[in-house]
Amino acid sequence: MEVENRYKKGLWTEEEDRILLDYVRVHGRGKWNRISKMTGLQRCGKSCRLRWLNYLSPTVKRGGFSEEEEDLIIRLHNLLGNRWSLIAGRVPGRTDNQVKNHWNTHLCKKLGIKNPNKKVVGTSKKTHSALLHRVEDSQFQTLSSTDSLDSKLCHNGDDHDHNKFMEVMESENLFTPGTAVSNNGESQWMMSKQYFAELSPLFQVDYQPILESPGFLEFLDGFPLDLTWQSF
DNA sequence: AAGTCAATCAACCGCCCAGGG
DNA sequence: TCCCTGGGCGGTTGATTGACT
Repeated sequence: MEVENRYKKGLWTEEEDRILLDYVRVHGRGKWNRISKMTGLQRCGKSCRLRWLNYLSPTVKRGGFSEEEEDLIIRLHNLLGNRWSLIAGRVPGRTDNQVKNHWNTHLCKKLGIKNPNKKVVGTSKKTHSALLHRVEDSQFQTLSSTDSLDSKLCHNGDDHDHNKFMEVMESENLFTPGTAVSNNGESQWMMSKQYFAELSPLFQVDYQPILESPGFLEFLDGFPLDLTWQSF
């Protein structure tokens, strides 16, 4: 209780900003919980971190969103759902908080989404794995159309994983026709892999490199705006 | 000018995870 | 193995601001 009352809440003052900036200049980022002890700033570590990341950091871009930024956010949101930090990672200078706020206040209205606060599939822990694989699919979409399905499956060059993957896919009958969701020739594959990902934790991937990989934005350009995660 | 309401967005909350002791 | 701490995330809140009456 005493700890809770020790820290100030609410908007930051210029003086508080100056203290935090000075601290980061001298000690660098991190160890946010030490700031109140070392500087006397009556703010908890979390508050300091957030203030730095969302406002004081020189990499943060202020001002309104451009049309290009909005377009990118919409496409990324279609693909990733409410994964704000990931989306923000692809929008230079913007924080997850900025992107989230802009989505909820402007873009939802623009797109005619009535309940912006409704949780979307892909946000929950349960579907996290599935989301990973949907992003991972993007890598395959950038391959030429002549590539065989087999070579796409063997994406990481690991035959063992590939064999396990094929085993599960076949045993779960995940190649069943009739699950296509768009005219895109690759959509059958996307669906299948999504189902697979729901069922198996076999293929844990770090998707940040995928988001940063060459060709990802090009893939995004070809991703239908109306094809959302929820529609699967 | 004063009051009301809605929009905006900075900040907080609660939860989770990873790493270290 | 357990606990603690730091850091990160998405959802939510609430103070501020501006439009409207």
